[in-house]
Amino acid sequence: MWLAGMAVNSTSQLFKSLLVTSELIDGQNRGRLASSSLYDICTRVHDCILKSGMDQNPYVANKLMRVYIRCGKVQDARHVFDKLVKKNVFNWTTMIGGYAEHGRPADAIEVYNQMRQEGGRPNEVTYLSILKACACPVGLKWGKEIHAHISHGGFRSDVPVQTALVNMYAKSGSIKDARLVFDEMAERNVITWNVMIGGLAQHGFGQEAFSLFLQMQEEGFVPDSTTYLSILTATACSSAGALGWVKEVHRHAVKAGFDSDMRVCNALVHVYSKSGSVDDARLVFEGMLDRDVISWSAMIGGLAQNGCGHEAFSLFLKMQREGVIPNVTTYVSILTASASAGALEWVKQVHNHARKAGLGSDFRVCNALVHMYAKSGSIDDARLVFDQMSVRNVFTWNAMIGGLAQHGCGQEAFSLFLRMRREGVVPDAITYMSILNASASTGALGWVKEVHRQAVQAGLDSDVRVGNALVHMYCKTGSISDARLMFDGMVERDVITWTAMISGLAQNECGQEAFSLFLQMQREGFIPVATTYASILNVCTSTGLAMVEEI
DNA sequence: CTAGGGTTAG
Repeated sequence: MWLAGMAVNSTSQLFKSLLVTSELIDGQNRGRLASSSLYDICTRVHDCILKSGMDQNPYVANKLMRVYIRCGKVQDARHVFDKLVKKNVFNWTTMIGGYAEHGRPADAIEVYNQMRQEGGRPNEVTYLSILKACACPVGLKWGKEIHAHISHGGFRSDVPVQTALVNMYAKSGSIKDARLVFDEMAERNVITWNVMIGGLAQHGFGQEAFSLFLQMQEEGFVPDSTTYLSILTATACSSAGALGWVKEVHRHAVKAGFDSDMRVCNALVHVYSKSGSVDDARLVFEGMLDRDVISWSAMIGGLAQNGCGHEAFSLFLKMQREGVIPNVTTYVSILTASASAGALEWVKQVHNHARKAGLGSDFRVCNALVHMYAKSGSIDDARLVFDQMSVRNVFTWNAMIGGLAQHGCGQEAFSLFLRMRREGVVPDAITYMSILNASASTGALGWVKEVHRQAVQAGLDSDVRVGNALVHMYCKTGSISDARLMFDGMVERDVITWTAMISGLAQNECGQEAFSLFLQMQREGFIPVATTYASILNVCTSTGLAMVEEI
């Protein structure tokens, strides 16, 4: 407000106000002012600029655009940009960068193409900005074109530009192209390695990410905290076999002194939990000197998902005693616990906390509550939350329908399934899987056939989870021929598919057929699980000992 | 004078 009251009429004063404004936003003062009041100041300065005719000065216009973009008002920046008759490379780059920052690749590309049409020459910074805009799945087709421009424009040996290319390909889903560009680079820096490692990790190539991590050190590069964060990216490490190299990365991090870096430790807690070693996660967590809400949420989520719901809850209470306020993620994390006896008690308490924190009607929290209440045995509480929700998506419906199915309320699940469709929500594979399970309680073959027909119509019958449920349900409703038809027609089968078919056959007195399928599954490389053996052993007890010996 | 490649929870 102090600025709003200032008399801004001379050119020098105008510059001063603009620079002060932009420094407020760009500099260390960022965050001290609400963005609404920044925007207010910005529009006032803009008015003055217009009055003085300085709006055609590319330098002034650029400063103004930056400030608008930082306020989140890209449209206002575009307005300044469009009014600018003579644009320099800074104006073009700022506009493209503004769209990039706000995740608008199509608009960025539009400006970039306009620039080229009007004879503007992109420089390395322009390419960095446009590549950042294209670093998303929809950006790939444009990113490829820009790659060609860059190669022709003589930026082949520019490390930042080439790194941005690697990043663009990785983020837009074309990890192979990312690797191609990376391998062709004659010169790299730590950021280049981080981008490549992070890209591989995010695509689930944990092993490759790890070997690059070793290779970068052989070539004399020192990993920084970003390297550790990139390699520890959650998705890459969620697979079972990952634990070994997570421990290896951890050892490196300790040796390099990053075991006191909170962000690195947070990532370690998360990754250890994901790879199933909640003990290692706990060790890291307990060794931390500082913990933020992410540390607590990661540990709580890790415990919850690894069957330690009670401990997750007591940690949830402890974090609050230590003055850390849970956020939506904390609530969602704790509420995606695996089911365990006595969970309902603490779920209700978490629900209460959420209500008191004003998150009781948060969409994500409610989804998790419906899911968790159903899982921990209180279908009524699940329904209560479900009914009071004003917005529901397919996850909400799935949680409720699946919960009802598991509680043997097939009739109710089915009517909810019909209502979901009336309300225009499109069922996915999980919905069909749940509704098929609901048929178990009614034992009606007619339902299974009807749901099967609809799944075919929706093109979801080729989903292995839906197929498994169909095989299972056909067996359960006694139609072994339909089950076999489904089984034989499946394009993809997993160990659950085989086990469902084998146990269906076993239970329907087709011991011989069950046994030959049991042998066939192993010939095709599937390893039987406990349930598979249990089913096949049932057959053996009824048909004689010859088969048992073979097993 | 101005634009700037990578960054942890779900």
